[in-house]
Amino acid sequence: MPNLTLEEVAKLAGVSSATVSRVINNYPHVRNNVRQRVLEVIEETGYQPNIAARSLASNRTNVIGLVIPNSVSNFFTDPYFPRLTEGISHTCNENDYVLSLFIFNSREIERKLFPRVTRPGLVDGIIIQSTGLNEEAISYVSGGDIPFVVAGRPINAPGASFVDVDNVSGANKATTHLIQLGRKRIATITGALDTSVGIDRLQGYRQAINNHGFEIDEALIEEGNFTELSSYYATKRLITLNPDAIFVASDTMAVGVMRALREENISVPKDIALVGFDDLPPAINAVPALTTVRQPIYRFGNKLVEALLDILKNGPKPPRRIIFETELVIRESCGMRSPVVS
Amino acid sequence: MPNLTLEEVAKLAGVSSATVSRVINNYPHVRNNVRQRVLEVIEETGYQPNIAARSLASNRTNVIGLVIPNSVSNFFTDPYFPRLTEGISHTCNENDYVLSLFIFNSREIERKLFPRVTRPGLVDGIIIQSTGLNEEAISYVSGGDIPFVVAGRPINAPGASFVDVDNVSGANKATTHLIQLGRKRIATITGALDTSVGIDRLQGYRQAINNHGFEIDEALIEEGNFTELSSYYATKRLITLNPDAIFVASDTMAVGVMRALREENISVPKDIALVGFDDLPPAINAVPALTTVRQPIYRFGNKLVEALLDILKNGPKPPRRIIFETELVIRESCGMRSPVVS
DNA sequence: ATAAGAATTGTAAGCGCTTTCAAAATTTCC
DNA sequence: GGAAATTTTGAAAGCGCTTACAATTCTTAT
Repeated sequence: MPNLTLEEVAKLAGVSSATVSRVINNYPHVRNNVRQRVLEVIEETGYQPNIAARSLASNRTNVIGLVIPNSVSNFFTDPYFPRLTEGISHTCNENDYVLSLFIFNSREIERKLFPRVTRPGLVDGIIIQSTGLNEEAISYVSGGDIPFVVAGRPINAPGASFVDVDNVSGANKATTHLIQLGRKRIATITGALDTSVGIDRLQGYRQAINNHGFEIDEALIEEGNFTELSSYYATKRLITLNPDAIFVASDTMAVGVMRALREENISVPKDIALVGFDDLPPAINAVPALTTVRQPIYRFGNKLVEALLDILKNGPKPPRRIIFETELVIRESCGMRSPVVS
Repeated sequence: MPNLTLEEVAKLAGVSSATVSRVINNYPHVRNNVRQRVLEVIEETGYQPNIAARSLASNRTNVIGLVIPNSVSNFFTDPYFPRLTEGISHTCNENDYVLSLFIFNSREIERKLFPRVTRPGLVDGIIIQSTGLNEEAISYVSGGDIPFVVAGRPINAPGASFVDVDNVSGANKATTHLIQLGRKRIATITGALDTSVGIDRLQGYRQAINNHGFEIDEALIEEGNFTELSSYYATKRLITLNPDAIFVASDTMAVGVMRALREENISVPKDIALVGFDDLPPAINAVPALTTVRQPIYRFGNKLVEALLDILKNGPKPPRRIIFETELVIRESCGMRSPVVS
């Protein structure tokens, strides 16, 4: 069966193509028996509307673009992103939108290809991952007239809509927990400090220590970059300072910490208590199981899409700012519960 | 600056819209100074062609769809897929194609949404992940007239083009290596046995053992499903049988094996030698580092796109069958080299 | 110079839909 | 029963591009 056109379906149903269009798009003002007749023809013929033609005529594509700037180097290595993508994709599906993926692996490719993302007739709106400091990628869209939402609070994009989690409070919870367990020399391994996530989680750490009347020992703050390797080396450096606890800014990095500690025969949580951030499989499957700060990644993805669709419908003003709360998940690595295994 | 149209650009450049179209699409037969003039106007005005209009007129969308059927349950948990996606996305970028992602999280959603993927004017071709046995998802496209390539050898789709790695030979290499190291009771934890990957890797294991004149002990074959948890439990069952080596059908599962063994205080590789499959970060970062079979996942992604573009250009016949070789990467977990750390 | 041939450009007909506007059919109300 | 109000339908004009095909301009060879 060849691809029919609206016209042909209309002819078969004995109506005009306008009516068929109305039926397909669920418009009111079509008599019931007419609607039925048209639906039957569509059913019989397996007619599928041409998406390009629809986009051209209606000036909507029903496509959402997910843009990952080149500076997001851990998109393919951190399990955070698959989970996020899952949430995004699912919500797109539910709302009959198609998700297009624009991943820029290098600055040159980004420079060259970004303008194409905003070509008319390609996507209705964009979800763009926040990157940090200058947010170069966001600058490509923030001037234009294509609606967008940022995943994570952008550092340098005042009027932008975004979805984020309360990283400060999350990190605060984690650190406070370690303090309450009586740990005295609490170190932290930060995320990349040119990102809002990295900055906020460090701030939460500082806040917790200050709030409890302790001094911050800057030597106990090691900068990581969200990769497993960065925290591995950071840990090797840290252990010379005899910390008795570490708050790590992501679960992925916590795995690196554990590896380093295991190599040095330092016991978790006996010698060093550990708290991570994210609550992803690496945390749950670690030995000992990782105490961590849970953020609702999947719902984060949902919300990104919902916020964007809201903007598509009701305009970009005022900017949407959605912030999720976090939750401390206590497992074994903080020493509150004893490990179930030797 | 509002979005111009071809017509307006043409007027500004003092030519017809056909000429502008030719310039944009790099057609020959445009005088050099005319081409220059048009390019200048485009540069000045920031004109971007409307993609929907182009698709409608040219009957090509320059979009490739990546379809993940609902039965691929580990898309969001196995680091294999991000790597694959990276290869696919990159090659799309290079060829000026846009990548759209269709992830079906449930059978109902798949049933409902799959027909939409094949709507005319949406994508030019499809990459679809092989799932196993009945390959229900593939059946949706194999009848139609939309070109597609399968990622992984499909079990029940005779004429289909696909890209795969030689899993049989890879598993054979892994197992043979264990045999050559003198291991006698070599167990295996398989992938899901309703997938070609799972089946092939098991077959490679059998082949290796047979080729060396040993008997296969069916009790030493445990079925997993590519998840970390499945291999964790499989290992718990296996250790009662005192194996001295395990070939695990994926690195992700190897992590589960290691966790189980650590809990039981069984030493790798002293007590049990371990070889995985994939060569992904979990393998490299494990303690001890995992010996594994490397497959070129990123290039696998490249090739999927290239094969599809080839089909788009030259037609689907004959079916493309591309099979990558694998490579054994020897690290510490097989006991050939001593671990670098205690 | 001039005709034939080649290269370049323009004209205009779609591509398959949505959507406005007006016409036709139906319902409502007195 | 008929005018008015309302609902339903159709005609037709685009949406912004590509692409035959025809028309024009430029080369080249005589």
